[in-house]
Amino acid sequence: MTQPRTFRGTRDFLPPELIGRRKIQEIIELTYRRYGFQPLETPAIEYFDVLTGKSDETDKLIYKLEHKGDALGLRYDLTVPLARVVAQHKQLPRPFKRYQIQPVWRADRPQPRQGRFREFVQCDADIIGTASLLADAEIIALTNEILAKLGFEGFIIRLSSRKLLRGMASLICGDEEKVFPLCRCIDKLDKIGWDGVQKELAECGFTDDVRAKVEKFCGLWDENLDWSAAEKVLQNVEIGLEGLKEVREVYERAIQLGVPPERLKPDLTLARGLDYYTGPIYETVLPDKPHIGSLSGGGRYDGLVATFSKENVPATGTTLGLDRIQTAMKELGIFTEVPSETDVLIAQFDEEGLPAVLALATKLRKADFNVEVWYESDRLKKQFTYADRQQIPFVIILGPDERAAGKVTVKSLATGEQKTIPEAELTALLDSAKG
RNA sequence: GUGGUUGUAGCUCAGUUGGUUAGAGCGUCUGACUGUGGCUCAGAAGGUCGGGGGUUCAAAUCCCCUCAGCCACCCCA
Repeated sequence: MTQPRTFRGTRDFLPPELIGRRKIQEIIELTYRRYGFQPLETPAIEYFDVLTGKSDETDKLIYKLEHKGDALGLRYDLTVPLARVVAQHKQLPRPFKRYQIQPVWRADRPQPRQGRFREFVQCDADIIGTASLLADAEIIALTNEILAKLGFEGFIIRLSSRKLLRGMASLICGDEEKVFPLCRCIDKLDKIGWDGVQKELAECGFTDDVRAKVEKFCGLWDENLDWSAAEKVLQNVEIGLEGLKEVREVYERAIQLGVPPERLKPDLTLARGLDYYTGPIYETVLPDKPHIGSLSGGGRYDGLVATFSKENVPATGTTLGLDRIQTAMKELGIFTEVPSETDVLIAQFDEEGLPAVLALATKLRKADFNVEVWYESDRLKKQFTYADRQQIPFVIILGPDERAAGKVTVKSLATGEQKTIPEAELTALLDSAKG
């Protein structure tokens, strides 16, 4: 006998959970389409060299496969495969706006409470082929719209720019490349406060002078950003000014696209993200649920396609973490489990009635109802109990009495109301309840 | 990758200083109730007490090893 079990960090989705999960996915997909994105799917398995080389950290987390001499791997995200697709299929339009909702795999340690798994679904929307910051703003507007539609209230979209962070590193340390260790420390501000950040900075070997400047510089971004003060500080650092300008433009365009200002926060302490980001970066967090990581994360990655092609193609986009979103919704009590999507159960009263029952089922299915037929002539109690447990709203009985009268009996399990009506009136009744 | 913690029925958990045949609630199934769900009552099925080894007359309980889950960090969706 084989032990039934699933691999660590992977899960089965039973119907009540999956139905609710799919409703989230539908809202995401619908919104992507509203903004003019087209669907794309790519293989789970890619050549290993396609997946690697984008970031040292992530390379370690790629599931490596080997088959008959081919070096392969499971995709780690959807952005790298997109870059590959764009480099490979030159006939794609520009701008190319694609969405992609598929699982990805990462070999890190799972933590369900944080919405973190080894197999999880990413919902990506990316815009390839324009350097316009309007594209970045659109991505932010779309993220806001989806999360609002899903019922989230306290989320914050943090906005920064890799260029700005580089400028800060240059200004403070005199070395642009210090941006990564510097940001990693600052990024923890929300969790550990300034005392903690100072300690981290010291551990990373930053001098007292640098540490004082960091705190002062980040202070400019407290609450309401003072753009002109920030500009003044950065006056001799070109890349920083450029970054500041792009953050400002993305911010203003996003507001024009309807993002509430309280939801969008320019934030220098945002440092996360893959190494391939080059311009504006953004992520969504729930300040009330700090243990759940970011719900979404994205940014501009103008250099990535060039790793597959001579062409240098500007690109920006985001990913929504379906599993993070679901985890957060569960914790906030706004995730609904649904045991069944069946609209109506047709009971089996007696075998003689089966021809009429089956004909009715076929008719209702053609009228777009989800219909189940009970398989045995069991006691009605059993059939009703099943419908009740599965939250099927209607049970239809077509017994000898109904057949003799040329009618059907339909009971609403929600209200308990029961009527015996001509079959012709049935679809109207079911429709009215379906809303 | 680092540190911590917990493993008893499908799920959530009791189980006394080691002591007969390991319990409950929920869920599943059956019946009370042969044309009607939710409530109630009665009953049934379901357990290598994570696995292996040790101590003991006796281990779910004590010791060792191991595996798995979970939590925090790291990193991220």
